[in-house]
Amino acid sequence: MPVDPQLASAAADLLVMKLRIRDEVSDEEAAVLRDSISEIRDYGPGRTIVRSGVTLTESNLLFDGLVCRFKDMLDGERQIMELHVAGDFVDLHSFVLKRIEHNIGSLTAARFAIVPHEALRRITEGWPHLARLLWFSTLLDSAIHREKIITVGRRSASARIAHLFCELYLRLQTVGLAADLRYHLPLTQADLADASGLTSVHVNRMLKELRDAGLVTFRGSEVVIHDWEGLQQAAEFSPSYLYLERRER
Amino acid sequence: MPVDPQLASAAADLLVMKLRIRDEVSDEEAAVLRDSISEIRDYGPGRTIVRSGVTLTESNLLFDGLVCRFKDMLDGERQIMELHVAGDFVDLHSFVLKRIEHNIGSLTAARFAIVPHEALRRITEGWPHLARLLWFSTLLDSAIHREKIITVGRRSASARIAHLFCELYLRLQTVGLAADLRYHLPLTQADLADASGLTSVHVNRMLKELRDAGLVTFRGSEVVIHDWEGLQQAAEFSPSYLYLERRER
DNA sequence: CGCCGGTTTGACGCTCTTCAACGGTTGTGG
DNA sequence: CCACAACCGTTGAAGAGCGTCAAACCGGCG
Repeated sequence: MPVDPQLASAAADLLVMKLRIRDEVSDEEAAVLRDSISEIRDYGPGRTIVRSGVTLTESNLLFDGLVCRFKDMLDGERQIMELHVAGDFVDLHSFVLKRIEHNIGSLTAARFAIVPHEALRRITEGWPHLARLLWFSTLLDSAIHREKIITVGRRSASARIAHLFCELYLRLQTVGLAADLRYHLPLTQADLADASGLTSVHVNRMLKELRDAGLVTFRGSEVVIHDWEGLQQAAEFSPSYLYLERRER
Repeated sequence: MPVDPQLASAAADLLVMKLRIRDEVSDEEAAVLRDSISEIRDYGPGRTIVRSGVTLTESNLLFDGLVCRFKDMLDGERQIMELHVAGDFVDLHSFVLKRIEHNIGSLTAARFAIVPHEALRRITEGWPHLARLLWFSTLLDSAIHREKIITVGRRSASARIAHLFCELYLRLQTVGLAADLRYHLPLTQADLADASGLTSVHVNRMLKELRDAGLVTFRGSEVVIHDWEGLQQAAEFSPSYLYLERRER
């Protein structure tokens, strides 16, 4: 296939970067991942990448842009289940599930590396350790889902937003997109509302509250954390569910 | 190891029963699963089976009783992320994650088949298709998590409870524990509240509402669905996220 | 300049929570 | 065999948190 080798490497490297925080990845395994990429695909902002219910034969590895999983309710309300950043294999689980039951959409312009399921199948057959790392990647999403259940089930409005800012800071840090307690986050307050199970009006008020409390500011697509300890406390945030530690897997 | 072969078979059969709804499982693969069981373990009600943060070297396959994943907040509130029924491999993901970031507790007396991670590792190395089925099993939990995010994020109180009743009916049906629109569910209203992100007082009121609407009754640990279509509509429930279809995986 | 998407603010209302009391059932010990 | 505690379910009244509706504001861009 005619894939730009530079781009394929860049995409694979991001995933490997994310995985190497959690376990060793040999250069050979990294090469297998890179060689599994069949195509690079670009999308504009606000596009639907994967549609609910459709049978899939390839998976999308995000390597630039901001993407989300979401579902729309009958009354028009939207719930974003998870935000995805560079290095996330956004629909890897479709390899085993064959279809996904929600939509995946771009919030900004986004670029993906495409990995055919056939290539993933070969990994499960010849590269058991690499296969376990891919499994890990889907289970990390699962752990993030569980934390989101806690968030929408039991956290207050301000804590929901604070929690999201904490989580994204660490996740962006692992792929080199956040540092010094600040990062770029091109979301509207309506997007934040969809991601936290609130309304945009209430998100606006809570952002003011967090700002006035000297914890964090979110303005012009820029998150600046002023009090990391305080923000984590306000969110009842603990990073353990992100599994930021190296172990044999 | 001295495992009662009858019990080991019964436990493995339940998991295989659940998997065979989604894909073919050869008798050989079923035997591999059965032989992976090293022990049978019993717990009384209200016991903690797996504690948050502890490194694990084996996983628990539930084959009798009702179990849940939960986390307690600082103010004492509890959120149940998922209820587990017979045939569920409740902490299979710890095989790859090495520890889990929430607790697993028994709601009733419960019986587990223990599978050492070492045996699971051998499956990933020698039985790729079976490994993918185990992967599937963890991703099914993940899909159930996503639906729970929708539930607590965007559904009304009565819809949350209605949704739980719908989901459990189908999940119990797949392992032969529900039929004719009724099933046994030994939960208190406080448990239901923890599972739906509400208070027990409000759960009580919503149960009355669902009962008065002629949709479902829950009394004496017994769920009786009077209007399956109506209940699904009230819950905005669609079974697609349970992947109740056979495909090559 | 005037539109347009996003943000901000106020007034009001509804859903769910909180607090509290009461009733039914089960189990236990005197 | 009854008294009593413990637990669960039920109901009422009051209140908080977040949603709804609506208007104004702001900056960017055609």
